[in-house]
Amino acid sequence: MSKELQIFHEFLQKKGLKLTKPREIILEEVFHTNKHFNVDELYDQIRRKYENVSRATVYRTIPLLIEANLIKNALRCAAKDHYEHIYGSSNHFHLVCKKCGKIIEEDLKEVEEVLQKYAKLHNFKIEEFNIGANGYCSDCRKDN
Amino acid sequence: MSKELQIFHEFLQKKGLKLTKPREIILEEVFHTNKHFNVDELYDQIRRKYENVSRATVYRTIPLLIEANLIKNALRCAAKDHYEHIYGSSNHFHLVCKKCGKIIEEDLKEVEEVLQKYAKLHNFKIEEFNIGANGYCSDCRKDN
DNA sequence: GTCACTGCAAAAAATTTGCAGGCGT
DNA sequence: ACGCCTGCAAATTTTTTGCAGTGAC
Repeated sequence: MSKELQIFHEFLQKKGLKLTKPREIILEEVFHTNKHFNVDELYDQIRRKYENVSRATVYRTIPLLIEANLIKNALRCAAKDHYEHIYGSSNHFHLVCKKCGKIIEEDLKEVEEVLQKYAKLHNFKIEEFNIGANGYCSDCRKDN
Repeated sequence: MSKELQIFHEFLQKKGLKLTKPREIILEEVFHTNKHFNVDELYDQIRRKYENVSRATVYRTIPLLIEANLIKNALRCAAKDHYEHIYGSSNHFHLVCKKCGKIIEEDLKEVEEVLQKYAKLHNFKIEEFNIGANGYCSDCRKDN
């Protein structure tokens, strides 16, 4: 029994839920790849090997895996459905206030250098990168 | 005429496209907020002020704004439809290969320190942050 | 045996497309 | 005037839900 399955099993038990075959299959496939995935891709991948896991079950299992802390929304997604306007030059990263939405821009250079340093270690060629943080700006911190 | 509108206008001209009223309205609303948005939110916001911009037009304008480099997919989105499994500890950032999907994990500490340094300058309290890069891993660079 | 879970199909929501007229250049 | 653009409504695609039978505990 893989470590992930163990974690999932425990999580389900704690919530009075059951470890079923479809859930096992889904978990296994999730951990079988290192790529980001969406429901469609995951479903296809499962369908290539097994017959009987429905899309609905995949949709229903994903929130459980998130709650169990086994998967999360992809970090560097091309967030298909969220956008932000580009603000001044692109050589900045953003500190976005969760309360008032204010965006503070700061210089990217130093952060980028660190990133590139690590990329170089792996002979990895960075084409794009994103850096950003959410939290509370000085004004909104007072209110919390 | 705002700077953004100017950029958009130029972009459209260069492509033989036209600056129409709906496109102007959409652009204006995009830059009217600092928050991330999705089509629905943008559409509602427009509808609160104007009568005649259809959802379809919003959907059709967004790719243009992206191509014009005026908006981009949100940095820190909760990518509603992309997931990744959680891999070892979370104190890593990822270098994701665009070709083979391989994920290289690297230590976050140094990057985080830089981020925190800038946050401190603004008395900003970071609650969450994401860092990641796409590009080509050493294996896949050979093929390009 | 109980109650959560499943697949299926239908429903709802989100996105894309075709079309006939309207409008920027 | 030309041809891109628009709104609308229909089509498609994506996600959620209801239900009756099935299976984990």
